[in-house]
Amino acid sequence: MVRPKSSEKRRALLDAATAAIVAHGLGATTAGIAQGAGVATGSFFTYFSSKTDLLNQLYLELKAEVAASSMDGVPQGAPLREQAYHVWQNWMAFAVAFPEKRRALTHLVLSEEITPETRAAAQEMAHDMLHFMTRLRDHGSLRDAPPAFADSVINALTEVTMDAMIREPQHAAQLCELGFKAYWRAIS
Amino acid sequence: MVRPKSSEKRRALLDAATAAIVAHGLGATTAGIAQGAGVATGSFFTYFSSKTDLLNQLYLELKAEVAASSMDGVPQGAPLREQAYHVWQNWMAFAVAFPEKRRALTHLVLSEEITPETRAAAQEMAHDMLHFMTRLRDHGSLRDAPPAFADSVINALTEVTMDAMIREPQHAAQLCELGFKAYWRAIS
Amino acid sequence: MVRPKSSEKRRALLDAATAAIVAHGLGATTAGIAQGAGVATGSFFTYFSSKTDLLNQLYLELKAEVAASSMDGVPQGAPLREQAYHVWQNWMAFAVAFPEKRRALTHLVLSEEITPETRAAAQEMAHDMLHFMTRLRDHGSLRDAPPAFADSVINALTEVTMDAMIREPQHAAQLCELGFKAYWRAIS
Amino acid sequence: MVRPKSSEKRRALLDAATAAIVAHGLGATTAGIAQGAGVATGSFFTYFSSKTDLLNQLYLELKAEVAASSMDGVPQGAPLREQAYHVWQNWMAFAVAFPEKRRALTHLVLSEEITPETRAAAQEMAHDMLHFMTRLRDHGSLRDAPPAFADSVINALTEVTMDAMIREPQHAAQLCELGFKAYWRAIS
DNA sequence: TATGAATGAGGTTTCATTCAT
DNA sequence: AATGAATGAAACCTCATTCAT
Repeated sequence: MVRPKSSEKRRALLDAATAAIVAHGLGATTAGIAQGAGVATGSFFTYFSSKTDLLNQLYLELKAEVAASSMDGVPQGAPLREQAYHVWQNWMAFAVAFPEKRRALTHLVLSEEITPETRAAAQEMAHDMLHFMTRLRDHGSLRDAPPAFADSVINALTEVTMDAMIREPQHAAQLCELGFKAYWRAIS
Repeated sequence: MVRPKSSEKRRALLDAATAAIVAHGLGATTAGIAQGAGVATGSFFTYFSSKTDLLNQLYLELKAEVAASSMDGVPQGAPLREQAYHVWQNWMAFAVAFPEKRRALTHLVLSEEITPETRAAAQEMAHDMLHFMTRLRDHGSLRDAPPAFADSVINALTEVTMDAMIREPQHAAQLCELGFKAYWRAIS
Repeated sequence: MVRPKSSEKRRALLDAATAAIVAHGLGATTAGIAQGAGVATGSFFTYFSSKTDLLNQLYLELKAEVAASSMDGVPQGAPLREQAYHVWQNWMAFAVAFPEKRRALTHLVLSEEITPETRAAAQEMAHDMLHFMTRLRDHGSLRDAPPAFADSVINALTEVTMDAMIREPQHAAQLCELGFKAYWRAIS
Repeated sequence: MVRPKSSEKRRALLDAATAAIVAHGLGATTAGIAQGAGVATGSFFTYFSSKTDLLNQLYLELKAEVAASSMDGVPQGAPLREQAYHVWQNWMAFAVAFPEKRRALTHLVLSEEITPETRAAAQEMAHDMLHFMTRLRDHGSLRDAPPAFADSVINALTEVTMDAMIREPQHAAQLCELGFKAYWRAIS
């Protein structure tokens, strides 16, 4: 009948929001985001009911994207270390390919505007990854640590390596390697 | 030297800002901070030239505080691992004693309002700690990694352990121990 | 004549506008009215050139409806009081049957959006009723009052009685009677 | 110490709001009202927490003012009709002196923004007037009518006469007289 | 110096109206 | 003709900063 709500514009808005958050933090303005997406200020609100809504949806999307890409092509039968290395490389590839998405997520994670419901939904979407993490944890010396602790150790080393790879792209390969080794030692 | 001996109100404002940032992120209002400090809104600006100024000074203060407390009473002659464990415990003690300060710092680190100059000055104030870190790094398998990478690995594991200890105070002692071991393995 | 035979949608929009004005005052939105009428937002503007236009047309319609129904079946030859009572009952019946229309009119009458032209046209449509009013007025003690004053005295008592009947339907008959008596005394 | 919240400005805002409502209905803008009062847009909100708040306070004020002025100097011992005429004249004097206040009230009364609490408070403030009304009602043929009906009959005739007096100031005295007579007949 | 009212730019959101389909 | 997404001008309200007292 008429122009349907173009998912292209939704995408553009989400992408523009990512860029705006990287540039201006969570203070990024709805007008700025709309402009970045090439739409009118009012159109922001035909795709998202409020700025908070956009923030929550973006958070969810980014989390889902990270989770999905991380489990891509993991060799199921292989030794655990090899599987872990594969996941690690997936993470690093994502980080290098979409540095902005990671930066934006860093802000979103800290925001009081992200609801507990959204956070829970994000957990849910990362189901496979979390399952893999559990196996990893149960295999090493963090076996007896509180699960959340082991998870965040893993996560922290990942983040740190990603940051370093983005900061010094010329050493990316070496950092990927070094990072994984430190990571494997830490959780072994 | 540097700061004029800060009046009581300056202190109150800095403390109130810490609390406000934890509660509302960097969107905390100057009026709210002033109220939290028990002073008039206008007085904020007799102690800080702008909100950005307050943010920068707070960042500097918190960084300095962390650095100073971390090197407190380190047994200079002892084996490196023992010294490292001492530093580790200092960190954990600080984190447990002042969880708000850490939370506030997390926000400040991400802010575009913190100038490069401020960040450089913070580095400067952490001189001793950085020197110790260098020794630590050069001793293990991160010897050949870019210095910034090693530092952030160390930092990340520290942060993660602090978080866990604050989240689950009943396991604080165990987590402190487990965290240090993972950390030591990672950088060895 | 005048209006082209109004389509079903025009009717629906007018009715939905009546309901929306009762619910939200003149701030009722065009989109809301369209939704209430079961048509698309854009369709509003194929039937009315603007919101102001709709408001004016609705005003005219409601005024006309009141006027028409009031003169329905008046016994021409009967004594004046009897005729007046008949009119009075017509009014009351209308008010009880369509309370929303009266409420909406209350808002419209006050609106700056209703043009003098529209108001004049409404007068015109109420020709018969006004004529009857004139006879009534000239018969009693308001004979020498400015015509507009007498009219509004009559109108005010009518309105007030309608309101009361709607507010307390269980006393409708008594109120209709009492109201008419007060009214007749006032203009006698 | 400092500039106290000047009640002069509050007054100016309330008065400007009255004028703005007469001119533009309840759609009058906060910026417009502020400008009319000669203050900055932001200052509106140091005196009223929201537009709705202003509307409610204005409603209350105007109602109180009407009520107070109406009972001014009523000859307590005199015959009821004489007392009633005195009240009547007070009303008319108020209406002629402050036509804008009446017009604004007409809008406010219809607004969905005026809370039941505010309406109740207004009733409370009009205590003396309501008591007098009760006596009046109990004296005539509306004795057995629902109280709200009698009140609104009285109110309606008052309003109508006020309107006429404002519309045709040259006949003010005659209209005041005629109106009272119609009124007295209606409630007798 | 301390106070808090005053200021007005700017942020989020609404909504009458237009226009692509 | 019908649809509803697109538009952008306001509207309401917030807040860093200034300034009268």
